Amino acid sequence: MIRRMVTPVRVRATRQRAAVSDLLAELSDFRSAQDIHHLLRGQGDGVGLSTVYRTLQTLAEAGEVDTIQTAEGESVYRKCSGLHHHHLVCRECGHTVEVAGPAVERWADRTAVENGFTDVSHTLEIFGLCAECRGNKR
Amino acid sequence: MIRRMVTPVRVRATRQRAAVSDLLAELSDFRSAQDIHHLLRGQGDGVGLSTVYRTLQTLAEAGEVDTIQTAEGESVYRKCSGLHHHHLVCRECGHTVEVAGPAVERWADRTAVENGFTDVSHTLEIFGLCAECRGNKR
DNA sequence: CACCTGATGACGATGATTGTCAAAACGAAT
DNA sequence: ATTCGTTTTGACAATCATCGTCATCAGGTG
Repeated sequence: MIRRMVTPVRVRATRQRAAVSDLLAELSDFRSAQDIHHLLRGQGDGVGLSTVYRTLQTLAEAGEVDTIQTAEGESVYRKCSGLHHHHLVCRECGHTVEVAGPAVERWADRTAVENGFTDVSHTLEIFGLCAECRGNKR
Repeated sequence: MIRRMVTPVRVRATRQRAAVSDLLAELSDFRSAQDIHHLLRGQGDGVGLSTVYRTLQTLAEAGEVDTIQTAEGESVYRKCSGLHHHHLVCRECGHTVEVAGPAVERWADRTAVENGFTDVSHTLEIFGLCAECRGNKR
């Protein structure tokens, strides 16, 4: 028996993945998986919660989205530029600004190496109150 | 009727708090609340899990211990120096080194201010493989 | 069109963390 | 040492985000 030629499909394009990806493209702030699930449901594009989690995880692994954890330990996601960068996040409204700090990267790597560490990575996020939110509190 | 003079007690000294605090003093790595609970139980100082959580939370708020979250979202605690510093943590064994980066602090604050943010704070942790763990993998 | 396989989603399971509340322990004053 | 108001404790239930399961669905390719 002759076996069919197998061309493994890497990632399949589905309505659900497109919906999640499109929604992320419109948002500029970090959102939780549950947020995204509700937003999608709200706009009629029903997507299962499991699927939202899986999709976000896949996108994060592929480097398509960045993920950080809130102070409460909830994971939040955001579509970002592919370059290495960090985030300046408003504690109040979630407004996010990408920031780059080449000097910091170098410092982190150097510090790790000096202490005998290899395979170095780091997390750096800055939190604060954005100008708008401060205004609203006046 | 004359009311007793009330001298509000701030924090009460208990066997449980001492046990958690003493254990943390002996450890040099970040440990989860559940870890600590098991360790205490193992050495005979039974302390309820709820109490361990509450105590760690209290200590963290008081600045007595530092807390960070693992990649899996679990909170881990460690007794640290009071000074502001960051951590270089081994992904494999949890071995931790305190590191200070005054330049990084300044950079973070400056960046935030330049973007109109106030009440700035930041998180910065470096992860890697320590020399010993790398040796074991050879 | 048919088939293979990855993808979906409803639902149950997990696991860390928090809430509840009666009972126990502190500590200040007696 | 005893009393008494308050704080703590701890067993247990309740939450809540996230993951696992698995029968069913649907891209994509031949």
